[in-house]
Amino acid sequence: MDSSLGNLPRPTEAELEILGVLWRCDSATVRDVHEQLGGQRGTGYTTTLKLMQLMASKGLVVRDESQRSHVYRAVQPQAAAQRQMVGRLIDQVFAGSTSALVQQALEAGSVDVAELKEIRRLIDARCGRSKS
Amino acid sequence: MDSSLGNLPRPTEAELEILGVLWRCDSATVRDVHEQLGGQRGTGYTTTLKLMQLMASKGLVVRDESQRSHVYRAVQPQAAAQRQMVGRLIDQVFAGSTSALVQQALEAGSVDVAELKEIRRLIDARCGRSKS
DNA sequence: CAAGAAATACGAATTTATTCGTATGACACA
DNA sequence: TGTGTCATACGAATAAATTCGTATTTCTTG
Repeated sequence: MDSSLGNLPRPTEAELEILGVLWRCDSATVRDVHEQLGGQRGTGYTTTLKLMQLMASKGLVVRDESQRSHVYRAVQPQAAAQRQMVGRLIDQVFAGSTSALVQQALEAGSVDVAELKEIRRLIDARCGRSKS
Repeated sequence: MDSSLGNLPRPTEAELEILGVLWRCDSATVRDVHEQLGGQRGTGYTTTLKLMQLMASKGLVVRDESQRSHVYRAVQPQAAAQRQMVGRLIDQVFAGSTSALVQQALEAGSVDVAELKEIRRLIDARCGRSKS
């Protein structure tokens, strides 16, 4: 049990799917998570269980064991985890350039106009909007 | 040898460091790569060699074997690989929301004003700048 | 040509991630 | 209370990523 309060390890791909459910639901049992992952994941119940047990031992989640079905919760808030992961990508893949990231993000998928406006709003909120 | 032209596998972390060098240098020998990685990676020469050989068998790189020191080159251009990876992050971690990605990217590290302006320029180039 | 330097090939150990089967304990209720 | 259901615990198999050592080949140059 690595319960040092320090830095959490980077979630793996499978762990990320589980965290996705926990973030949406705030807290959930293994059964809840497994069912919400549904067919998305072609794996058995005990696989989800084992994964969540490992996540607990890594410190990615905590669980309340007072009930027969343990209730799990993500330790790191979604935004913090997202921030960490996108920061990692910026460093490792974009050599520290946030604008390069944004550029490729815009080209990666189809971004609709509402999204673009929202992004612009975020920029303006940082920039102080008057200057060209 | 998986030389099907189809989709390339996602580069691992160690592979990404090597690709970083290959993208900067266009092409390079194992020795070149190993030295440019320098102390950043505390590993031996044959580790870098093996990694690059595996990358070749996966199709991530090609090599010219006409010289004694083989010359390697990334198959996928940097921008394409970046696009793929940021797209993946948007799907897996940001539930498809590009603006959520940008928001966390802005908060992840310190982004200087020049970067912000560059990002705004990218948005405007997509948006058609007049509308609020 | 012989010896050393340098490059590739490749087997193998280690670690991590993922998966599942089985054992065992809890609970409900007919 | 006996039985079926559902939960956790946990050992173990498999696959992938990373690392290195050693063997073999190739080049250089004295």
